Amino acid sequence: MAEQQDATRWLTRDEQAVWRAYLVATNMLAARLADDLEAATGLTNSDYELLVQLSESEGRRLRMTALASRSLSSKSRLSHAVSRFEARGWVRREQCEDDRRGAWAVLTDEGFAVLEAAAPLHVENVRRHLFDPLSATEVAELGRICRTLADHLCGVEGADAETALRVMGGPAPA
Amino acid sequence: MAEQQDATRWLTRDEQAVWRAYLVATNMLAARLADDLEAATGLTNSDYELLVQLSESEGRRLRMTALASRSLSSKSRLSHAVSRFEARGWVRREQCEDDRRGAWAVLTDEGFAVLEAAAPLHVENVRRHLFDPLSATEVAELGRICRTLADHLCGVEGADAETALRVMGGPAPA
DNA sequence: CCACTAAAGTTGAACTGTCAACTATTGAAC
DNA sequence: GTTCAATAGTTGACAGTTCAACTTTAGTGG
Repeated sequence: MAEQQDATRWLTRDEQAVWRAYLVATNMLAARLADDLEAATGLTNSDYELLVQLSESEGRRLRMTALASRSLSSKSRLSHAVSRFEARGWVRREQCEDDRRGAWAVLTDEGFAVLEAAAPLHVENVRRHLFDPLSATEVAELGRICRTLADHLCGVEGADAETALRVMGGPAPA
Repeated sequence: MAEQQDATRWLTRDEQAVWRAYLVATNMLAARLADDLEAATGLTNSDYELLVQLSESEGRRLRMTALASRSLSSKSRLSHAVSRFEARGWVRREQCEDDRRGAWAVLTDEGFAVLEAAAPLHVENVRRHLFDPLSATEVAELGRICRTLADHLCGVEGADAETALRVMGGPAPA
């Protein structure tokens, strides 16, 4: 007990360098993609993510809870976001027949068109800033590493494993 | 021009899988670290980052602009954040002598104590969720990949290269 | 059928970050 | 030395997120 304060497994010099590089790279990539997307289309990252999830779902619709978990979002956050989408005419809510507590978030044609217009640009940016700078080997390695990390995070106590697995095993791309 | 709409270099199936895994892993890791840190110490991720940058700087102080760029933050955001820190007694502002427009953000003893208490837990979590699940080879590979990506992002038109490089070459760990 | 717990979703308040406008000071041109 | 653009930093309004409280409906056990 007395040594507990020194039991911390501090990071080595190399580990610190990796951790810093990880933070810088992931933060800059996220910021860059978000800025470009927003500048070109007015969509935020999370807007885009929500529209993608809806567009890939059967009937371009999803229950609120399902959409929330697939987009790693809280119910509250989603509810507010869908309200904003409704105001812009991109999504409409529909009463769920089976479960009268439930609501569908339905992507409108207009919403789909917005996503369709944004997608090429966003994909191009992902390619340019993530895939182009890396060799095929590195891409494969990165994929393996990320899957390992995600699996580990899902398995850890406190994580919402069900949510995360649903995300991982989400619908196949169009 | 007519084919421009098809000139988009869409992602292959494998690339999509890597991209999804990347998003899930990075988002889950960030969320997990932020939640744990906040639950245990009441600090947000960006709170922690600011305190770390101050603690590692000479005299535990930094000019506002320098602190903003090292923490990948805007001046405005930083100004608000420092005001909140001041209210909690963790940081104080000091007038800069050389440049009377300028202000120092100075970490107080109380602020340093907060960071000192939080650091072991946070480092332990970084180790547990990032380093432990990976082999030494994978860690090295991840480091190389992140440095490549960060370098690339710094060199691209539109990026704030100066800011990012300063971050990369930031002060050596204590 | 009744009670009770859980789940689906919404809402409003508080908080954080962003944006544009603003003040004050510096450095440079002339 | 005056003018002017650039830099340092702050501020207030606004937008998105979180949190806790709430309503409504489902399921479950007696």
